[in-house]
Amino acid sequence: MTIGELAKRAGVGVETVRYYQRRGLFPEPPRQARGIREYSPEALALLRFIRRARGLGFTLREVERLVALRRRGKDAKEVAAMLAMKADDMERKIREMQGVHETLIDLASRVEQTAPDERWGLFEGEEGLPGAPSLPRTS
Amino acid sequence: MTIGELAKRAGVGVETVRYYQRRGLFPEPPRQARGIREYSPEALALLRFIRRARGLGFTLREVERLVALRRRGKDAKEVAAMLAMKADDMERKIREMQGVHETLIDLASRVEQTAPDERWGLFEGEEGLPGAPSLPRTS
DNA sequence: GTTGAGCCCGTACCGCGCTACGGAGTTATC
DNA sequence: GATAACTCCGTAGCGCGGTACGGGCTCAAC
Repeated sequence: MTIGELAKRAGVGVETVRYYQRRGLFPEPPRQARGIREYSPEALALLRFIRRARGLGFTLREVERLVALRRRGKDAKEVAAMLAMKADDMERKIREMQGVHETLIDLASRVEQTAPDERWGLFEGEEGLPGAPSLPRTS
Repeated sequence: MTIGELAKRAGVGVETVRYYQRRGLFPEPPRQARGIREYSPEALALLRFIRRARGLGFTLREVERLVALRRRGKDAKEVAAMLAMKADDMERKIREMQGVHETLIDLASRVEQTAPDERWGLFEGEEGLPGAPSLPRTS
């Protein structure tokens, strides 16, 4: 399999594969003639695994860890722990967002029923602030 | 008020204020002697408003819009609409994350009860994938 | 008189995960 | 034999929201 085929089958871009390789996340495969990378079906499985882990919210740094665990079998406990930790993270974030969500709904309903003079006074809580913990990435 | 005082009172760094100014999000105030910026209490209120909006999940680009609406009073409808849209965004993201959360919990419980050979086969769903919509920012 | 704090400015850098660019080589198609 | 499609490589750029750096000025305290 060439890099193009691999990428297409895994649903990523060629550049992404090369990027993962540079990061050391994904091993450099053997080369065919003319230096062309030759990928095995196992490489495809690994790449899909990586994308799956990304989809579950793991950062590339964490994925590296998972890949290492995967490579040397065993260690179900560590994997389970990583999954559980990520689940906890996600739960925290979900709760935070639920709080902000409520505030948004509340403000939206009140902003139209408030006199223009006082309108901006509504924005005086402190939901989500200060900076660090609850301004993680707006995206 | 100097920039240092302003920043401290709003709970941000001096560099952040300068940054907002450069972005045009926050107006350049008049200067005192020696080119020192002189901020009014209104400037402080505006800065707090900006941080509040950030805390509610608005991007700086969106905050610019809100600031413009705030400046020329009126337009409660538009503000309400922005709040409602942001609430919807957040609801979507919350739901996505709840799905991923469930999957994580599920995997965590199963990974330890699966034989090493089949363990990695558990990671073959497609939660969160493909790439674009549900790999937004891992952070 | 020198230390320190605070201000000024422009520019560079961070983390994250890609994505794109430019130039060069090879192979298959017309 | 030229056009397109693929590969190779290294390096640069994007979007987001800041954060830091280095050099220079002024002012008050000691």
